[in-house]
Amino acid sequence: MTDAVDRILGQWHRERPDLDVSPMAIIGRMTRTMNAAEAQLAGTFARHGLDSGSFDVLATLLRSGSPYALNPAALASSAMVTSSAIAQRLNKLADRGLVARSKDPGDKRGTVVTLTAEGKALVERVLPDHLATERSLIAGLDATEQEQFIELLGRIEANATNATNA
Amino acid sequence: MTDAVDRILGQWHRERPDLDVSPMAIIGRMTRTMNAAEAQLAGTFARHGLDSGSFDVLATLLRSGSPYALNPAALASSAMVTSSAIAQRLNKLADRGLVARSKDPGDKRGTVVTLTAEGKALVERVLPDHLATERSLIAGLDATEQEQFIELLGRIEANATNATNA
DNA sequence: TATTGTTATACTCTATAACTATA
DNA sequence: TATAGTTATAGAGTATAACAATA
Repeated sequence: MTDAVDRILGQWHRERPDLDVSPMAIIGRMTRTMNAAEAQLAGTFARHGLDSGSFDVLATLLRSGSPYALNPAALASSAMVTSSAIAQRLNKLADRGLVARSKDPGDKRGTVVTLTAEGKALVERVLPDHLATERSLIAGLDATEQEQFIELLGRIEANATNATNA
Repeated sequence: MTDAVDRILGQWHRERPDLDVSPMAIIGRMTRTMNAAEAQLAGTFARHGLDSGSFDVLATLLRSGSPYALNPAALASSAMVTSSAIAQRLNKLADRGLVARSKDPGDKRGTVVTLTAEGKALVERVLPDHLATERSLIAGLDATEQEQFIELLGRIEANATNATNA
């Protein structure tokens, strides 16, 4: 069975038989799989009026536990984006009444971001749907295969993070 | 050994023991791995003055074989973006003299996009570096593991593409 | 002076829709 | 009328840098 990646590899093999393009088989399929998976996840968020960045902030607050309060720096670190990106996500969420900002009593430079009742209710509604979408994506793998997949993924991540080719 | 995803799962387990958040272990790590891998790939392109969209166009033309000529519709289909997105990628590449547009003699509505000598030389310079980066990413997997990984990836992609939860 | 956070600004990438030319 | 392609416009998301308030 051939797919689009196989056809691309075939083209390379014909044009550049001198090159070993086998790494493209993996990286190309990872890219395609992630794109398709992200589209599914985004669809779930959209059905609840959210995007993945907004959901990420709400979910980070929820899983931090009562009183569902974190500062922007913690949210930025968790999301691996700049504090500016978080500030603008928070603006959108605050406009919709899903989070509230208040002064940190301990350090008046600081801000405390809190999940409002409405924001908590929304993220609690989205969460089961989101998990169902994720579950449907990996439904083709049994428990052993999931372990295997995580293990192999971890080795790729290690190489991607160690920046051995930076 | 625990990583950021393990810590997130631990938070969910404490806050919402009623939910099975195990799918996050896979999807979360896939997302993180792809982000890190894409940063590596982007770094290689940037060292040659390119971004991934521009490289994709040049590489698609190169692997199509001599005379390295395709129309915008074929490029859009290969890249899975709109013809408008391709037109703007082509504007940038044409401004730099890496591709040239000409009228299709057979259908004067059509455009033929050709790799210039300069564009061909550039993509031929980038290609080995790009492959080296990809190879370094999967260096932790032997041939059998690479096959396994592709197989498991394929099952996820099938579920993501069949849109069973659209 | 250093730090926390926000905003002002700009950049990249993309899609939708309007438009041109040809079939 | 339909099709190929481009451009005009707008939107999303982000980062860099300037700024305000506090430590």
